[in-house]
Amino acid sequence: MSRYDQKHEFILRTAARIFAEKSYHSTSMRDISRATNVSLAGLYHYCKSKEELLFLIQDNCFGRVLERLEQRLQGVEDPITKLGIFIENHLSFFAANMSEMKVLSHEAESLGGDLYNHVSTRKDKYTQLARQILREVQETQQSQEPIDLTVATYALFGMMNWIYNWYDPHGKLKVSDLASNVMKLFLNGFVPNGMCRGLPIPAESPSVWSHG
Amino acid sequence: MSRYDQKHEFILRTAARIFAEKSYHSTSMRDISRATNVSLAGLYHYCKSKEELLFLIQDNCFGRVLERLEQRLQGVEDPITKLGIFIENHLSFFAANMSEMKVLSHEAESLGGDLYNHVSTRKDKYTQLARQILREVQETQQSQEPIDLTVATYALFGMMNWIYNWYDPHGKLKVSDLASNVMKLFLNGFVPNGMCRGLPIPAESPSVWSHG
DNA sequence: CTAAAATCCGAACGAACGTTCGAACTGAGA
DNA sequence: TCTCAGTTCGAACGTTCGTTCGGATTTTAG
Repeated sequence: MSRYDQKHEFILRTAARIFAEKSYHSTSMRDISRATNVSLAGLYHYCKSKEELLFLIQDNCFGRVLERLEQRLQGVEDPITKLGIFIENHLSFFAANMSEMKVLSHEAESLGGDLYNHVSTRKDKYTQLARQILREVQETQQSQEPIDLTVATYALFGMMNWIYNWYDPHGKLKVSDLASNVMKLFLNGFVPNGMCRGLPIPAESPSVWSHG
Repeated sequence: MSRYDQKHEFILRTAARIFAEKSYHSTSMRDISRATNVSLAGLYHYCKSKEELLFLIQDNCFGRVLERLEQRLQGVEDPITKLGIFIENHLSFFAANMSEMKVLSHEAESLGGDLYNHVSTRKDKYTQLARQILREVQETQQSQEPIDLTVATYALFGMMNWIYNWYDPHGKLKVSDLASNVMKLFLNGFVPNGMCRGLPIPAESPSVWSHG
């Protein structure tokens, strides 16, 4: 790998770290310059704009998750196994690349135009893949009141993508434990022995809540 | 309510809408001025800084969720019922105040200093309350391998707070359906009849993933 | 009507932003 | 040693940012 590519990667990694720390829009090119010890002008030898930095971080990151996932799913038929692989793949990559994945999750709307569309298309495919796996899982079961597939899909992503708000990869809870807990929780619920189906959801007048 | 307070509220609501649309840091006071038809200088008659706007949005919003929750939880003993109330309260408020709640969730780290600490303390209390309810739910059951309480708590918040990324309060899916689906999903899982407990979580070498 | 108080805003401030440019370095091949 | 492409950066550009200030306008109270 050339000297250029090495420095290019180093700048991307550093930028991802700072974007994750203080968000894209409040990070200045001067911040990145300071953290990399590359002069402000020098940065533009390695990228054509600040927005391209964000795009490259998101796109590289997504590409690696997807590539790895496809490898791991090859030849697997059982839907539950597929779901396990999907969850483990997502969470372990997230934990090992917290900054990049936080930037991918949290700065989803910070790109505009074609760059946004490019990442967004990839994200849609990823979402549809998850949804398809969940559909297959659901079809192997027969339930009288199945969970709405859209809710389930986004609830799963919510569970997984929220971890940048609390999870410490170097803490007590290992990634494998995190993944198995999320898998169990999603599949069988917090209280697996389904004793309590009558759910006490009170109806509520929206007028109490909304602004007007 | 005085003329001043009305306009003050109007500015807060408008600011929340724009913060939700294009994020706090890339919203300018000029954007808010344009959207409210209040001159740039005029805005500072109603707030002392842009940061105070963000704080007031977050703090008001949180205060209302908490106040309503405490009312609704009064006298309730059954842990499962408590959990149902908690989830419905959170989701219905979220759906009815999407902008404010998105700002509360997504701009959690955009405040600094005392303002951040103030909101953060409230958030911790809210989290601990959820955790306590989950602990009570868990204690009414006896499971050989209970779900980790921290994972469960943040997974629940992940499910619920992620909705600003996909849920349309005016779409087909009613809030009550959303809430009951989330409740069922969290309690009993995506596949309630617990047939598949042996989870195929493959171990993975971290070195494949991490940057170094 | 008058005066004081509340509300509003045009214009400008200094600071920070993303980006550019031309010149100065550096190291490898001839 | 000389050359030239690749790399680096100080300095500056034009723009936008949050905020302020003095005065104009409107509302309120006596």
